[in-house]
Amino acid sequence: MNVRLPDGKQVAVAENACAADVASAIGPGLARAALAARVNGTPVDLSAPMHENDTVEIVTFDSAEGRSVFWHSSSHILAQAVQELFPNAKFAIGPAIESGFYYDFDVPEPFTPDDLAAIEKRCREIAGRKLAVERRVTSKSEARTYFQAKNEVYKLELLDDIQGDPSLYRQGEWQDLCRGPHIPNTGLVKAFKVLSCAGAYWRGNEKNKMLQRIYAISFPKQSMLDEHLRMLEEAQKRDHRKLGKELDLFSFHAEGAGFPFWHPKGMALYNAVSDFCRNEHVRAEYQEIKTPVILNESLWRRSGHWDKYRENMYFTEIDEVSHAVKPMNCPGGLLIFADSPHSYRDFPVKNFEFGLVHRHEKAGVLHGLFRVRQFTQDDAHIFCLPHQLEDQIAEVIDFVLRMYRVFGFDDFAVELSTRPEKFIGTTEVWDRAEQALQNVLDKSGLAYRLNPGDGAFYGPKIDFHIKDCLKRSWQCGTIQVDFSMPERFGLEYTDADGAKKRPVMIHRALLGSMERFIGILIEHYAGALPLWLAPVQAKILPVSDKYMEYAAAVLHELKKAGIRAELDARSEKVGYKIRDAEMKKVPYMAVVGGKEQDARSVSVRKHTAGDTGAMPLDEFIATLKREIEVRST
RNA sequence: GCCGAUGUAGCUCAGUUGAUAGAGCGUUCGACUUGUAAUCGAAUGGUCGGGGGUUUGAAUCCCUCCAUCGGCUCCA
Repeated sequence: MNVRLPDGKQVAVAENACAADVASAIGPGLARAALAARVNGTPVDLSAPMHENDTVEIVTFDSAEGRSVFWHSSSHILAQAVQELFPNAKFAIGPAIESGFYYDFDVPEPFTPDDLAAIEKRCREIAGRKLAVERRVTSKSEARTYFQAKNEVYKLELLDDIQGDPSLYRQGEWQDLCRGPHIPNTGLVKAFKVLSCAGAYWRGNEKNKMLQRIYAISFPKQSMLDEHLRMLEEAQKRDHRKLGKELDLFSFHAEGAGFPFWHPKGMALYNAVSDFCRNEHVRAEYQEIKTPVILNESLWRRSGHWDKYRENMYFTEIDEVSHAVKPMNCPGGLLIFADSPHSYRDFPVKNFEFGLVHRHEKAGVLHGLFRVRQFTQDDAHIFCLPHQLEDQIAEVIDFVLRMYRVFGFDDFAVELSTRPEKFIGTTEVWDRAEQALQNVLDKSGLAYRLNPGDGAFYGPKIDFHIKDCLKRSWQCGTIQVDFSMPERFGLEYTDADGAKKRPVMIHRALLGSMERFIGILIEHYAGALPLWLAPVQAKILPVSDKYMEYAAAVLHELKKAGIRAELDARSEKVGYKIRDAEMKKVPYMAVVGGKEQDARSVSVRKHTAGDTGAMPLDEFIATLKREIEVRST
């Protein structure tokens, strides 16, 4: 019979051929690399039987799907290893993740580092046994009997949710409930590494029992594992917490967990970002406002925060009256809007605020600048007429993307989050708001993911996520549509017909949290920030003490030109000063000695690029100013 | 908040089975006057995260609190 390949070519195979035979028919290399197959779009095992005219795609480790199959199969090996070493362990779930896989176990005692080492060793042994992996479709009752006999309570629970006949995968003595597909043989896994172990709630619900989750990764070649571990090590060097310390940007102290302290160099970076951000808002016709950090509790009751957000808020007392430290800027912004009457001609009203907010985050979730308890949002509240809503949302989307591009980001994910369990307002109003966001997104052509139930308590939102150096995704920008707050605060305007009407409100932040965004910037550039953002833009390195006077003059000229410059006045060799400046990732170094003094020039060295030769001082300054001006990344 | 791990000098880290706490870098001083990724010498520096306990004796063993790290839950 004939089967079809993705490129349209036909391949002749035997009548009883399986997917593996198709791979062999294409070539021996592919046959060796084959892990699974996709037949007419459905993922299947290599042992799956073929039919006339099937479209067959052979899946290898080179594709995301192939890696997923490989890692999913590896998680079975991990589970088997744990069962062999800990016969009483109960098995929950073990999926592939973006890089690697995990398996959750219910064990009486958490695994120790020694346990993990033993498990890793046993995984390699099981792979080495080259066990065939076999799929068997069974009935629910038979599967239930099997798992009941083993007292696998989690598998029984999973079984209840499965539609149709469940499939089991067996390798040697061990078998697991699984949809598949899987690799044909455990021997394909040549390298195995247990990465970490952590507690994880069954089904992700903190009311459920906490299980032990083992994270691991595997590869078809040892060299690939070595490379992966090297990459991980490199990624850790970009960690903004490490770089923040090395570059003296910010610090954290036990005296205030989750409250960042900005050092002078960090503040220079912070201001470079916020100055730019402020200017862009002015250009986009926003007006800047500033609202108080502490406000009467009654305000927070009116806004709904007291009902829906209290557990994240800090409270304090002033003259025996309860006040709250603001976790969001909107109620303050609403008071400003409501402070004066509005005409329909005024809209849209776009009020921007660098809003300093405090949120009580659980102790275990704090994470450098990415998850703090105090942060500044580049927040704005746009009040508009109902018919302006979609245009305003579209304008904000353009604004966000424009900002991200300037900072050098083009890899981010967009999410549309809908009504959560805790919400204010009516479902009808929510549906309208969700529809507006979705319409604009669909028109924009941006790819986005639906995230049901993850909206803010007052409205649905579009979120923009950027990934950190270890591929963890962090939310930055957000656009939220809100019909409820205007209602609660009795906002109104006079329409053309003289009637009082209710405006619509958009809450939005572009960078999100200045702190988080700066953390992501640091990781994105591995600390070597583009010139316009660099805390120290140029460092002057005199060759000896004899040229200190000229060096000081150069410093003065640079500062006069608005360039953030420093002079290394230590009595050291120039190599030493260069090494130091290179490690601090200073973009430009200006070496000055006798030649430069005589010619009123500097010898320019660029970070990582090395010596680029002498240049008149004026030209050097002009070059830097130009580069800063265009914000080159 | 939950599970696990970690906490030694400003930084990075040693510290064997409990017995007076170490290195490199940094800092300070001195010498050198330096030409593109580390000049030499000396000095300085720690109630071993806090508190409590066991012990003749604790960085080391136990309890507890705090912070940090990896996750879970939650979120910008």
